[in-house]
This record gives sequence, C-alpha cells and structure tokens, in this order.
Amino acid sequence: MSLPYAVLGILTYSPMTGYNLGKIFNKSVNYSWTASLSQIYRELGILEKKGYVLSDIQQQDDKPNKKIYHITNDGKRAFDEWLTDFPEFFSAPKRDEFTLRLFFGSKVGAVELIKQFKRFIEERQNFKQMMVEGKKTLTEMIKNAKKNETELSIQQDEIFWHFIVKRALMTNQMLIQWAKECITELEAMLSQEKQRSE
Amino acid sequence: MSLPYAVLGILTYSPMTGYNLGKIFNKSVNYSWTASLSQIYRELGILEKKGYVLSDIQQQDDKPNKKIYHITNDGKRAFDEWLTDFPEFFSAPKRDEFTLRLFFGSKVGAVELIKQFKRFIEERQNFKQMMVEGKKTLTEMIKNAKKNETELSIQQDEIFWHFIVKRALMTNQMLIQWAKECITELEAMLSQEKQRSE
DNA sequence: AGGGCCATGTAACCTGTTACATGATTGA
DNA sequence: TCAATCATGTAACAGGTTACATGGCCCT
Repeated sequence: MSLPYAVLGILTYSPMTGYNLGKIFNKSVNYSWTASLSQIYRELGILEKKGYVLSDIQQQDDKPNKKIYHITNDGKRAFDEWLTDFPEFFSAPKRDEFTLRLFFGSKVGAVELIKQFKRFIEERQNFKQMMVEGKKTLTEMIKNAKKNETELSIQQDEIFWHFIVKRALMTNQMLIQWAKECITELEAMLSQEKQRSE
Repeated sequence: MSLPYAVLGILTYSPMTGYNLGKIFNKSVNYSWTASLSQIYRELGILEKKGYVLSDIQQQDDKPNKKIYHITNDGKRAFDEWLTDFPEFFSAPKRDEFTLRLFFGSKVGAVELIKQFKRFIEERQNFKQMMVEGKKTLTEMIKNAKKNETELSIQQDEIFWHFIVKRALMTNQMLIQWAKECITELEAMLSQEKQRSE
C-alpha cells in the first residue's frame, strides 16, 4: 500500500537505479520501512507501466549497465496526493513473534524466558550503537545521489529524519527498560517458588 | 510464519470454534498479534490437513452449527517445538505509514504536521483507555472458554499477559512523549522562520 | 582463490486483505 | 425495524519473501 509512494518519494530527491533505491531502503530499515531489492525492481516496473516513472539506460563498460529511473509529473502528483492524505488511524497492525511467544510464557518457563530477555536486551544495545553510526550514512547517501544540487534542501529534511531516529532510539530505550523490569519480576517469582518448595 | 502456531497455542487452552478463536485474536490485537476471521478459517483448514487439529460438529437448533476444533498430539508437538525455538533476532521488520510520511516531512509542511501529531496523540490517549478495560476481557474470555477447568492454570499465565500489556502501555506513553517533543521542535522552527521573515 | 559489491531481474510461493454469500436470534 | 452477534466459509487480489540466474570488478 505504501511501497509505491515510498519509491516515488525517494525518486523526488534524485533519479537513481533500482539498486541504489534498495540501498536507501535498507538503510532506513532501522528507522521506518523495509523493502527487499526484488520488491523494488517489481515495483519500479509497475510504476513505469503506470507512467509514474521513466527510465534511461546508461552504458557502462566496467560495470553492468545502469537503468536510471526518474519520476514524471504524473508520479509527482500521485505522490503529493498520498503524502497529504494522512490515514484516519495511525496505528499499524502489530505482528511480533517475541510477544506472541511471551503470550504462552507459562509453557516456556521462567528460566528460559530470562535467558531470552537477556538476549533481547543485548540485541537492543547493539541496535543503539548501530543507530548512532547509521544516521550519518543516510544523510551522506542522499547527498551523494544528488551531487549537483545545493545542500539547502537536505537541510530542511534533517529535522524530520531526526524525529524518526529519535523515535527509534526512544523505542529502543523503552524496550530495554521493559525487558529489565520483566526479568526482575520473573526472578522474584522464581525465588518465591523456591521458598514455597523448601 | 507464526499464525499456525498462534492458532495451535490458543487451542492448547481449550477446544473452540473458528469464530471463537477469531474473537480472542481480535482482543489481542491491541497487545501483540492480529488475524482476520477468514485467515483463521483458512489456517484451521490447513492445520486439519496436516493433522495438527481435528474438528467435531456440534448440532445447534437455535444457532448455526458449531465446528469445534481441538489440537492433536502432533499439533502439540509442533507447537512446543516452535515455542522453545526462539529466533536468532527479535526485531520484526517495521512498516509504519506515519513515519514514512514523516520521512518526507519537508514536503508536507510544519503546520500540517503539527495537526497530524496532535491527532496522533489523541489516538494514543484513546488507546490508553481501551487498554485499561481491554485487559479484563481477555482474561474473562479464556476463563469462559474453559469453564470446566480450574482457574489455577490461568493464574500462571497472568504474569506474562501483564508483561505484554505493560509493553503496550509503555510504548504508548513513549510515543505520546515523542509526539509532544516533535510538536515543540516544530513550533520552535516556525517561530524562528517568522522572525527571519520580519 | 574467494567473497563482497555493483547491477539486472524472474518465478514460485506464502501471507494478509477485502468482498461476497448465507441465515437465524436477540436486544435497542 | 435495524444492527449486532453467532457461525460458516470461498475467491480474488495485493503485498512480501525466498530462491534462482548472470557476470565482471576489486580487494584480501
């Protein structure tokens, strides 16, 4: 539902190849949206049929030829329409394997779950570090993609990217806090059980 | 990937109809997992072919007949295997329309975005209220589904459901905080712009 | 010599959404 | 009387994942 607009939106910054688009997507995985390369290639094909993008082939001798996509006026119009048409409800359906397993936590056992919570915290701490480095690369990548333009327009975007990064970091911090509290409660439960059996 | 196990997991509590399963799923939407009724009916069909569940038809004169599904030993084994086989990474791919639009925030404009952030906060505050009431119903529903059993086994589950509810509430609170901070930053930006243009 | 990056996609499959079809009971 | 709840599903479609296929350059 959003993928075509995400693709169009990226192309408003600069014409680029499907491969390049994939790179930007996969950098923004950590922030808000994921898409695989094959998905992007397929989507670009659909968008071209609709007349929302056009492509030019750029010959290259040393590397495979590039197919550079750029957005058309029709595409821009479609994107703008989507952009300003905010959905009535914001919350997306959640599907989270870990929480699902937690739902059946009594069948897993507290000892095992404490282990898993600790792994969970570790993963989150690694993510935190990645984010600090990751923010730079996204900005740089878009700068690279539009070498010929001024940097002024990117500057305007930075506050919004900062919002997204902030959200990701806050979410992360909150989840670490949550996991720690769960561990504490589970350990309390375990020591109570021990006392009762003694 | 997880849907079949979610279905099997619910059926370990008690045999029930597809309709009933759907109810439980839709109550747990707010917590961790969503599935539509049609998805559940299809999945039950697949699970029956695999021999993970079996069904008995219960005649009813006043209402449509019930098809009551129960889990088989094979099904239990498959569920247990999944349950104890935690994935290497916990984080699920994120697809969030609101954050995606934020990514292109400079094209939306600060004034419009402040409006949207306020709607976002409102939705979250409504959600908060729903959760407080919602927790009871899930517990009650499972109690209803297994009238004939003791309440002891549900008691063991409650700590884990409490973890899930807690996570949802913490996420919610954090998002409200985030949105408020974003509004503050956007308003600061707007007043700066005004000053410059005067 | 082997893996990673650049660069293109296709095809099969799995999962999720939406719309349709049917029909009785119960409460506002 | 009209909507909601109980109860079953099917069919078409949309979106996402995984595997396959090709091939040269660059760095270790």
